[in-house]
Amino acid sequence: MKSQAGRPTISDVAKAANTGKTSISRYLNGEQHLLSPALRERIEHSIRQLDYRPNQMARGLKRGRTRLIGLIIADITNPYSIEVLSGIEAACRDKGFTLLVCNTHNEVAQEEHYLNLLHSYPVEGIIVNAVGMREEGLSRLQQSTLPRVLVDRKIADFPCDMVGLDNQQATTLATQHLIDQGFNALLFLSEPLGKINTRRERLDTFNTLIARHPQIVAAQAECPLHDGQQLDNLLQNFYSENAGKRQAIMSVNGALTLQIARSLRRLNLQWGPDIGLLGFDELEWAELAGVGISTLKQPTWQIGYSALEQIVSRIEGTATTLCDRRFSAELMVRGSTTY
Amino acid sequence: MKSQAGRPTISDVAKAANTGKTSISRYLNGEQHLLSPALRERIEHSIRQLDYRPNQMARGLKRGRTRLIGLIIADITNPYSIEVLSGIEAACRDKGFTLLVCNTHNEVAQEEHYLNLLHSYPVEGIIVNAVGMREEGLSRLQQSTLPRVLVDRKIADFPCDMVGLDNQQATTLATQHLIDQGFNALLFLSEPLGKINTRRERLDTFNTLIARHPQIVAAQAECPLHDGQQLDNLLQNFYSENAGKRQAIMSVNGALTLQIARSLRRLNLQWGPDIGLLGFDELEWAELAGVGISTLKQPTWQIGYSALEQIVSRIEGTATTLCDRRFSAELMVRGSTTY
DNA sequence: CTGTTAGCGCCTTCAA
DNA sequence: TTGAAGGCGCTAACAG
Repeated sequence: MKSQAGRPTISDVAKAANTGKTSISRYLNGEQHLLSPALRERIEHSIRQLDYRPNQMARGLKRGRTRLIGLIIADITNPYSIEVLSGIEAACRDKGFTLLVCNTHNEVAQEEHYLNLLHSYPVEGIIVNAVGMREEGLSRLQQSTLPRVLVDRKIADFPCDMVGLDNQQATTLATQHLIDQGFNALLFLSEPLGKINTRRERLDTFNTLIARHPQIVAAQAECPLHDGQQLDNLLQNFYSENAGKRQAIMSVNGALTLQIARSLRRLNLQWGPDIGLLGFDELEWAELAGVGISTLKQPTWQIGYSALEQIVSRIEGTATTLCDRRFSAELMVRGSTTY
Repeated sequence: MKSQAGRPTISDVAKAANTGKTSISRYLNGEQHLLSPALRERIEHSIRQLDYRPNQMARGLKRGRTRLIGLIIADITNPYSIEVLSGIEAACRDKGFTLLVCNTHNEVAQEEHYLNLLHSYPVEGIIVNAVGMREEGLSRLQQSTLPRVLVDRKIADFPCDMVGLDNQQATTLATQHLIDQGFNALLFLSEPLGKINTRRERLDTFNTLIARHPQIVAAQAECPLHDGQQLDNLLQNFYSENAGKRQAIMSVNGALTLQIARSLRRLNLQWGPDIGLLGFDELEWAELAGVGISTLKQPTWQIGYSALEQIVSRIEGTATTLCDRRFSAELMVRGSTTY
C-alpha cells in the first residue's frame, strides 16, 4: 500500500502485471526482445493503466547519469543569449538531454552559486557563457572533471573547449567595409573591456587594421551600458572633434548598439546622414530604425547547437583534443553605413 | 575504494571525518546544534577537503522533493517569454528552486513531449505558457496532482491557477487612446485566434468598446506571423478602403507589431503620418523606429515572478482557492498614435 | 525467458 | 550526542 498516495513506481507496475521489477525494467530499457509476447502485453497494459513513468532521479542515481545539462548564461535578456539558448535547447532535444538554465545577470557571485548548484544535481556537462570568473569559481570549474564548454567568451588562462565567433574575421569584415565606404574617422565603442576576450579580440583586430591606414583617425572608448550621460558625452565629443570628416561608430555588441542609437537620437544626430554606425550582432529591428543599421550577423543558433554537440562528444568520450570552434559573421549592409 | 573514481559521497566524508553518515547528514541539514564542536569541526574540514557536495538526486529520491520546477514556454524567441522567464528565474533563486526550461516552438507535439519529460524527473511544479493542448496532453496535465500554473494564456475548459495580463483593462486603455486621438477607422490585427484566450479576450473587448462608437469603422483580421505577402495585402486593402479616414492598426502582440512595421515599410506607408499603430507588448526599439511606436507595456517580469510564487504556495500547500491574478498594462504613447 | 538480490547516495527512524 | 539499519525507485549482475 505504500505507493498508493504518490506516483506509481516500478513495483506497482510489477505487481499489476503480476511479475517482477526486473521485467519491467527490461521492458523500459529496450530489452523487449527478451520478453515473451504475453508478458510484454501485460506490462504494456499495466503501464498505460497506471500512467507510469520511470523516475529519472532514481534512474540517474543508479546509472550515474542524469541526462541533465547545465547552462550558465551571462545575461538572458540579451537577444544573443537567447538564440544561443535556443540552439542548445534544440540540440538537447535531438540528443535526449534536458537543460537546466541559470542566469547570472552578469554577476560573478551568481556564477559561482549556480556552478555549485549544477554540480550538485549533478549535471553531466556544463555550458558556460562566462561573465569572468575569479579564482574560486575558476578552480572549482577546473578541478571538476565535468565536461564543459565555453560559449562566446573565454576565461583567461583556462583551457577549455570553446565555441564562438571568429572575431578576427568579423572585425576585419566590418572595418574593411567602413574603410571602403570612405569613412575616415572611426570610433570603436565597447562596454568596459574587463577580461572579456571577445571585446579585446575585436578591439585588437580593429587596431591592427587601422594601423595600416594612417590617413584614418581612429579612437576607442569604453562605456557602461546604462550610463546614458557618459555615452552622450562620448559621442558628442567624438562628433565635434572630427567635424568635417566622414565619421563612423563601431559598436562591440548588440546591447550597446541599442544604447548608441538612443544616444544619437538624444543628440539629434542621425545615423546615415550624420554619422556611420555598424554593430556586432544582428538586431531584429535593424532595418526599421531610421535608414537602417548595418550589423554583423552571427550564426548564433548554430553556435549554441554546436556547443551542445561538443559537450555530448565529451560526455561520450569521443572528443579528445581541445576544441576551439569559430564561426564566421555575415555583414548586413544597411543605410547607416551607405548613406 | 568504490567511490574513488567518481565524486565523493556522504560515506567518503564520514570515513574521512572518522564518524558515521548520520552525523554528516545532520550537519548538512541544519541540525548542527546536535553535534559536538569537535565533530562539527572534523566534518567541516573533511567536506572542504573533499570538495563534497550532496547529490540532489539522491536527496530528492529520499525526501520525495527535487526542488525542480519545470517551465514550458511556447516560444522562447519572443521577448515576452524571456522576460517572464527572467522573472521566474529570479524567483527560483529567491525560493531555492531550479528551473528546467522547455521550449515548444509553438508546437503541440513538443508540448506533450516536454510535459512527459518534466513529469518523469520529477519536477515539483510546472509553469506553462501553453500553446494550446489537445485532449491527451490536457488530460495528462489534469490527472497529475502536480502543482501547476498557467502564464499569459489559459487552456480552454481547464481550471488552473493563472497569472497574466488584465486583457480587458489593457485593451480598453489602448482603444480609448485611439478614439481620443481621433482615429475613426480601426483595424484589429491578430495572429490566428485559435483557442488562445488572450487574443480572443483582446478582440472581444475591442469589439465591445467599438460597438459604442458607430461613427468609427472597425475591422478585424488574422494573419500568420510569417506570411508577409498576406500581411501586405491586408494592410494595403484596409488603407485603400478607408482613404480619407484617420486610420490606425492595433496589433495583438509584439511579434506581430514587428511584422506590421516591416510590412508598412514595404508598402511605403509611415506609421504616424500615414497610419496609426499601437501594439501590445513593449519593444525595446519602439522609440527608435521612425516617429516611435506606441505600445502597451506589460509588467512581464512581475508576471513571471508571481507565477513562481503561486507555484510555490501550491507546493507548500498554502494556496487553496483557484488563483487568477491579472496585472495591468501601461500605455506607452509615442509618435505612431499622436502624429 | 524470468525473478531475486544488492546496491546507487541520501535521510530518518530507532536505539544506544 | 552519536551510530546502525532500512528504504526511496531503479538497474544490473546472478541465478534459475
